[in-house]
Amino acid sequence: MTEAEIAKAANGKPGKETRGPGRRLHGAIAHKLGTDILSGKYAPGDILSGEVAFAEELKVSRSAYREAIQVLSAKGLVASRPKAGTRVLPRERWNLLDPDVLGWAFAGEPDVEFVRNLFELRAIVEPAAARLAAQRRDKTDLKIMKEALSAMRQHSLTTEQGRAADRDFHHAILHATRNDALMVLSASIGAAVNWTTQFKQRARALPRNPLPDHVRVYDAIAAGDAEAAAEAMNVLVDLALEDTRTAMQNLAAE
Amino acid sequence: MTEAEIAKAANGKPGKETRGPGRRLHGAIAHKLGTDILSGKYAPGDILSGEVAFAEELKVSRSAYREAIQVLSAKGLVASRPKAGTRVLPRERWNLLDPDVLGWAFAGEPDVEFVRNLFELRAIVEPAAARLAAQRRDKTDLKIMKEALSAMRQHSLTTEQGRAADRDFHHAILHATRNDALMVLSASIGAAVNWTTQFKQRARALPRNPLPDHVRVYDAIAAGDAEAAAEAMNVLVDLALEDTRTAMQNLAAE
DNA sequence: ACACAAAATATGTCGGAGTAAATAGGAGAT
DNA sequence: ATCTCCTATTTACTCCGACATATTTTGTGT
Repeated sequence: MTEAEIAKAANGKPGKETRGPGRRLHGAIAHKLGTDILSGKYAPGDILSGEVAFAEELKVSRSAYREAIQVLSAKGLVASRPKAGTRVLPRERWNLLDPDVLGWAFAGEPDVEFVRNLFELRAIVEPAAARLAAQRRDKTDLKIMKEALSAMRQHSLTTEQGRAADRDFHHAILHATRNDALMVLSASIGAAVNWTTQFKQRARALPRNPLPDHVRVYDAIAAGDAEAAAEAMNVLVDLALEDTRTAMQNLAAE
Repeated sequence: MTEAEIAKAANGKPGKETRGPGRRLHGAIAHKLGTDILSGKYAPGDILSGEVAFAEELKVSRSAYREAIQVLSAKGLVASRPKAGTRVLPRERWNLLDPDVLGWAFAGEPDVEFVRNLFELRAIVEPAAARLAAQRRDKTDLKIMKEALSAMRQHSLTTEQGRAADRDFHHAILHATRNDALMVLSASIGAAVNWTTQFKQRARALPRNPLPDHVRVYDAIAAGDAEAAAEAMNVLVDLALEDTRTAMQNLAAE
């Protein structure tokens, strides 16, 4: 996001975007700084220019700039101390699973290694979640999953609607675990899945039809077969990982 | 935290606490509001008093109050809109794995159900992490684990030093996975473990000596035996969960 | 070379004024 | 009486300028 766009966000920008961190001015600043940090423009240990200087550079008031810094600080990206300035924290302090931070990470060209890590997390969490979901799901959960599946049948994963249905399906599984701590991982996993499908598309490595795998997971959960659900999800995640790996190689070969 | 304490944070409070959200004024406000929200004093859907009114009530400026709200907003606890006010978001929007949010959750009497959920997440993540750690650890990782184990041998889990050593051990395992996404879960799991040991102590259900279980995990990781490491960690987590369950029952029986 | 004190500087806090946005309420038309 | 549109109010959002506070740096003295 350029400085001009930030200044524009201050005025009434009739852009079509309905939500996101770009609506309010301090949110736009946080978005810009967040993406700059995640993209490596500001590296850990770097010290940002002083409040007055940076705020003036961005053509915003010091108040708005400070509120943006508070947001970044709340997500562990930066820390400020009097006289010492505001410095970018080491990467291990970043709340990488924060939805906004993930969004900033995927705003630019995401680090391939980080995507691999997210997939590894997914491969750990989702089969276990499917196991719990098979034990705890109720009719409403199954209904939502069924609707998501039929939506996936209608729209391809190349469309935003299709990807949304995919996210809905996985979210429904996590919801069925009745575990808040697991559910918050939905955003992380959803982001990884969403980006990956777009990625594979760009790499012209159209993925195999993932629907049958999803149906197998659904059937096991609906039947209440915990082990079968975990195993089916395992297969699904492994295949997705494999597809992503080959897509990455294709893209690297260009 | 009372209003007086917030006002005190504005002046030079020579308190011994070296870090934490209580040092700066807006951090103290965020801490107060955060704990109040996590404790249920403000329920999801509730609308906070207006900026001017609430800031005056807390005897702080609107700037400081607003910066605190930005922090809470960044963690998904609240959302503000002109005319509508600032309202507490539904619980599923909260970033429950955020270190600060976890701290606020454990500041009061934590929800038993939430603790159970954190343990469930731990039971999923840690064995898998131990498996990866056994494959990827290097000498430095093993050295840190060994030091943490000897520290656990010296200090009991009833001391803060002992609990710190326990946290260090588990953190070292997650670090050895070389997976950023897994590492950020360290804070969550560490918080749960830390609180649980204190909890069991309060319930006068002194836990069995956890050291042998930890040693078994270490041996398997040092040997590079992935499956044995996962299995040993499985045992460790299961035993901890069992201890916690009985401790909770003891406390509920009072 | 070291210890302590003073100055410099950046963040932190404050109070007030004005702007923009969303809801509530009323005027008008159907 | 119901609905639509407009107006008005309320609230958060932004900006500004000033002062306070904390930390680093510099300087001074021993």
